[in-house]
This record gives sequence, structure tokens and C-alpha cells, in this order.
Amino acid sequence: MPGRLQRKTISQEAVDLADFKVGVDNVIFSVDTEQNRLLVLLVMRHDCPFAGNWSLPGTLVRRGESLEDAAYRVLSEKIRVNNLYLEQLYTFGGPQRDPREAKDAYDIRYLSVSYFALVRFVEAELIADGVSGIAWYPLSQVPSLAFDHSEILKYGYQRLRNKLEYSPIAFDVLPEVFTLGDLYQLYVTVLGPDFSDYSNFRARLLKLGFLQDTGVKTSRGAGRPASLYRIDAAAFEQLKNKPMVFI
Amino acid sequence: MPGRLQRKTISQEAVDLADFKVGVDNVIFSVDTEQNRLLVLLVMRHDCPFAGNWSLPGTLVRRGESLEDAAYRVLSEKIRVNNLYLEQLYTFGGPQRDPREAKDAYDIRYLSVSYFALVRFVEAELIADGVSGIAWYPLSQVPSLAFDHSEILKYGYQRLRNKLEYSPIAFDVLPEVFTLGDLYQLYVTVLGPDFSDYSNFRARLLKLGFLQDTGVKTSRGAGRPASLYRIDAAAFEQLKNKPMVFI
DNA sequence: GCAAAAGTGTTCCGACTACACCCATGC
DNA sequence: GCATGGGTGTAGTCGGAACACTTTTGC
Repeated sequence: MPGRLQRKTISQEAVDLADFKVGVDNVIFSVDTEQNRLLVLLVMRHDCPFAGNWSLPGTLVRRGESLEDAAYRVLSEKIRVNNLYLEQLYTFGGPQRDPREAKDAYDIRYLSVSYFALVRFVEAELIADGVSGIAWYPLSQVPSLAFDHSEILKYGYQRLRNKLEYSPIAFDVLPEVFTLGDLYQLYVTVLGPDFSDYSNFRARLLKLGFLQDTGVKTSRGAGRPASLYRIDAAAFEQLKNKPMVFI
Repeated sequence: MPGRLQRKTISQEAVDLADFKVGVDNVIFSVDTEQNRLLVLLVMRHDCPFAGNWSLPGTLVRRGESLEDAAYRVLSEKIRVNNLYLEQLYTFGGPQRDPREAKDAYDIRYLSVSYFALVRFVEAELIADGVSGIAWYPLSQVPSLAFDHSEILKYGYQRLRNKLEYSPIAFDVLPEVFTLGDLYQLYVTVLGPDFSDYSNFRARLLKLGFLQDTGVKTSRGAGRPASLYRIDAAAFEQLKNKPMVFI
């Protein structure tokens, strides 16, 4: 009987199961609209392996802690923010991805569940940013990273661009009121300057119907003052789960 | 010095780290174009917990085995197929998702990395499909599943629909040659009959430029014989990584 | 006045929709 | 002939791309 056979096989194989510690690694992006730079948060490793290398901020999951809890914990240990967007990215778990896994088959495997987060640069306050290695790196200047973190970062950047195009994640990261120029800058910084004309971007966003002109103007240096907008929460709620295109 | 303090904290917490076994659970879809049904592969559990319940086919990851290897192993233990599409879905890992995790904090946690697969129904041969519980279930008739598998299935179905709309995964599952009617049926079965007109679907697909009319006709019962098409591998290669819309 | 940034409007064009209609086969 | 499914064509419409142009500020 196949069922019994299968059960027996499985219990025979019980000794062959891998034991894991599970790590959570976060790709934390922030957009510095002042300097037009997309930044990613890196930490310097002090411990082996890869001591002295930059890596994504991560941690190992504790007893009784969910994956998401762990992701939020890493984040809150490194920076203080009010608004953020966070979602699971991918799980990397091949053997030999961590050198701590010896060739010796009886060692413990390390698996990495990666999360991707977007925070606001101006409100993100680094914790313990003394001499000892935690920094925002412009994406173009990221050094080679510990473990397979370069691959994770690449994957996270891809996801960020996709999400920005068809999800309203930008609004999780904008202040209460903002100008359409601010919003446009955010998109330009992430997607590059060629993604869309400002006029067209503006028209498309306004047509979505959840941006509310407060009437208040703000003047930043030269140029005509811009209207401050806010999210119309009611209109936004109805749309936020529907597909949207911001291109 | 913050760095040292942090290191000390981490090593103190080492005893609090959770130990994991890692499971791989597959959401395996197939499209029965004859009967116009979207099917998902379920297996009957014989062991505790949830003995006697249907569940997604899964396994625990073995020493030296990558996550993807494990996913392919599960698949190949249950069905024989030549063509398939497979990708990682999501990782579910809250504590208490598996009743084997006792309230007792010193137990082992079970984490599930889910994969989603699409196979061709006609070529998928079930292995050990005797009395003992492995079956294709029409999506509309799936019973409540073990663990959090109902949630995983829901997530997988969502992903399947999205992927079908903007990725050429359908072609991983079609035979060498096929009619545009076959292709259309596949889309109808997954997305419902209202997704698009046949004429327009046809025009859009042909405009993509990687479908090659072989000139050979096939007649299936009544109606005008249909042309058999094949993928133009060269043209397809250039496009497969670019965004495509099949709506 | 001039540069700079905000905001408005218009024209062009390609793509999708919704059909109507012809073609080839089985019965 | 007629039902059935395959295949082609077209007219209407919507939306995005590109760009010209106006408005309001700082200097």
C-alpha cells in the first residue's frame, strides 16, 4: 500500500532532515529627495563570518517571534521612523549560502527570509550611528556585501521599482501634506528621470481622485509656490486594493 | 561603544533563538482544458497532526538540499510531468502555525516556504494514486485544508492569475504545437470567460511576434480546422524577460 | 526682466473593445 | 443546409506621449 510505504520512508528519513536557524534580512530603502538619491541601509559586520564587511541589517528569529515581528525588530533597532512600508521579499535558503554551514552535513543551516522596506529619509533617525558602522548608501555606491546580500539587494531594488509603478506605496512614506513635485521627485529618484513627463504624471495622479488640494501654498526658493495636497482617506480606502498604474 | 554593546546583547540572546525545521509546500495547478477546470493537487495526510485531512503536497527540507530542490522533489514524488513552471510563492512562519509547536517555548518551530507550480493536466501522471489519497481537486470544490494551507492556496491562486496576465508562463505548460484555441481555453479556465474576446486575444498574441504558424491544420470534431502554432524560440528569448501583457 | 518651478491645455497616435462578417469542416 | 469553431477586418473610443503655453514666485 503506497500510503504505508510512504510513511515508513518518511520516518526513516527523519534523521536526514536539516536543522535551521532562520534569519531575517531587510532591504531598507529611503529616498533623499533633496539630493535626489535612492539610499539603502547597510550595517558593518563585527562578527565572523564576513567581519568587516557591509551587509544588510538582519537578525535571527527568536522563540515565539514571527518572521514579520523579527523584520520590524531589526528595523526598529537600527532606525526610528513613523511611517514605513514593509513586505516580504523572498526566501533564500540553499545550502552553502552561509559559510557557517560546514561541508559537514551535520551542521546547522541558515535560511534567510528577506523583507523589503521603504522609509522616509528625512524622518529616519539612525540609532547608534557612531563610529561603528551603520549608514545609508546611495544605491550606485554600494560595495560588495556579505553572504548573498548583494543578490538580495538586487532583488529588492527590482521589487521596489515594480511596486512603485502599480502600488500606492509612495504614500506610505510621504508626509501628511506634500506637493505633487515632492511626489514626482520620489518617482524620479527611484525610477530614473525618463519614466514620465511631469505634466502627464500630474494629470494621471490627479485623475485617480484621492489627492485633495488643501489650498495651502508652499514656496521653496525660486519658482511658483506649489499647492499642498493630502490623501483623501475615504477615496483612498476604496482604491488602495485595486490595481493602479502610476508608471 | 554601541557596536560592542550590540555584540554582547546578541550573544546573550543566542539561547533565545528559535530552532526550525523547514517545510516546502507546493500549490500545484493544472488546467484541464477538456472540461474547462482549474485543478489543484491535494494529498491526504496520514500522520498527525491533521491526519485524515487534505493538504498541499509538502515535505521537510533535508540536509544538503536547497529549497528549490525540495520543491522539485515533492513534485516528482507525486506526479510525473515533462513541462512545468515553478516559482517560490511566500514564506509562512508565524509561531503556532503548526500545532506541533507546543506552547512550550523550547519546542521546534515549523516554517513553510511555499512554491507555486503549473503543469499540464493531460501529461501529468499521478504517482501512487490508489486508495490512499492524492487527487486533483477543482478549485471550486477544495475542502478546508490542514495547517494554514487554505491561506497558501488562496495566495497561490492570486499569483497564478497575475502571472498569467503579464508573464508567458502559459507556454511552459503548452505542448510543442498548439492551436490558439488551446491557448485561449487555458486563459479562460484560469481567468474566467470575461477576460477577453477571442478575436482580440488572438490578435494581441500574434502581434507579440513569437508565435509561428506551422501551416499544419488540426481538426477536432466540428468546426473549421485550426492552425497549429509553435513558439519561435529565438523571438521568444528576446522577449521573455520583458514585460508583456496578455490580459 | 529673467529664470525657475507650478500648473493647464491640446494634438497626435497607438492600443484595446466590440462587434460584424467570412471560412472550412462535420453531420 | 446548418451548426460549430477558426479566422479576418473595421469603426469607435480611450488613454498615454509629447510638447506648447500660461502663471506665480525669487532675484
